[in-house]
Amino acid sequence: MKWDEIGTQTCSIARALSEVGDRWTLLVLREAFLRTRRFADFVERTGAARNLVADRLQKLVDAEILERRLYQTRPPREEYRLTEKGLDFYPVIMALVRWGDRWQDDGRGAPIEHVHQGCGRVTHAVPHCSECGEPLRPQEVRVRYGPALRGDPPTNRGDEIDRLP
Amino acid sequence: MKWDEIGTQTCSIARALSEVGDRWTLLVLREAFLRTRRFADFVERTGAARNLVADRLQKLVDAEILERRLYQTRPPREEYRLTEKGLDFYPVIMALVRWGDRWQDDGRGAPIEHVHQGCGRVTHAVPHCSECGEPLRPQEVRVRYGPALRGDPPTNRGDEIDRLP
DNA sequence: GAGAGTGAGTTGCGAAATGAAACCATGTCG
DNA sequence: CGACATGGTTTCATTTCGCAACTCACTCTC
Repeated sequence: MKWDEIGTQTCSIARALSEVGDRWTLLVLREAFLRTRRFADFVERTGAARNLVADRLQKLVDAEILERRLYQTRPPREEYRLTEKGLDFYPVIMALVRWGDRWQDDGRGAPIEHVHQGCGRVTHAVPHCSECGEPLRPQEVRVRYGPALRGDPPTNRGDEIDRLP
Repeated sequence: MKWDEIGTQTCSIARALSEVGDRWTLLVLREAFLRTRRFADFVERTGAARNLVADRLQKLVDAEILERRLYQTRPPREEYRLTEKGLDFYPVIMALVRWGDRWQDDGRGAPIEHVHQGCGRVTHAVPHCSECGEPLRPQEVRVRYGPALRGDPPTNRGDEIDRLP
């Protein structure tokens, strides 16, 4: 299967990845959340080649994750800003940061700290249940095939289907 | 910059992506969380080519995100299971699922539903502040350079540094 | 014990994507 | 006018992908 057919899988992750699942795309999005907005800054701070940055920015604009906005008229200059859809990607970024901080720490501590304005402390994101508000642990979540998949639930070989390690 | 130098960036996301930032790697991880454990199932359900699945599984094992475990001796068969590090990637997966469900819905509803055993309801993950427990909104989080970056904080061109759209 | 079957990969090769550097277009400033 | 600055394209050698075919170890059936 080619990558551009991935979005046709009946899977939320596959469809999400078809828009943002590219290596450089995710780095570009990281920068967007760090308030980077201009082409040259994206190039410099992601470390990607100019043509790739141009391509990825365009794709993100097409996907309505970023929007190009004029911020001065003389000379005309545009910047890339997160749309609502883009802003809503925040949980993924925060989750990645948290995982990187925990498991790829080089001993010097976190490169970036997030300060929650609400309580004033250095924070990281913890996933909570949208319904009861309790923290979500993978072992406490069971998977069920939803409306879009009823009828052809894929099955695994082997028997121990529904238990994580 | 080539992709395999990305992990040297002083950035949690870059380092995280150097291990899991590949398109297929993320789909393989999705399957791991859906309790897929065997080579043939990974191939079938991700839709990736066999050699790529073999390569990505090996890299995930090297990164100690999955481990290969013997589950029967005659014939010798091994399965891939999430390690603690792998399990800790759960928030990223849940965040991706949530984003995909919200923004790439094709009108048929979510392909997969997650049922929280704690409260019995269909849930999705909401990021909360690790310190005060309140939901985290990107606009309420300020970024600060941490221990590993003090001294050379990168700056953006333009002035409006610390505000999201 | 010959032959088929199964699971888990490896190999080979044409097509596509990437990385680096050079080039271009537009507009401002002195 | 010519020098900068910004924001890209173009070109082209190098990598990586995607697919099919092949291998290898083992078991099961006849």
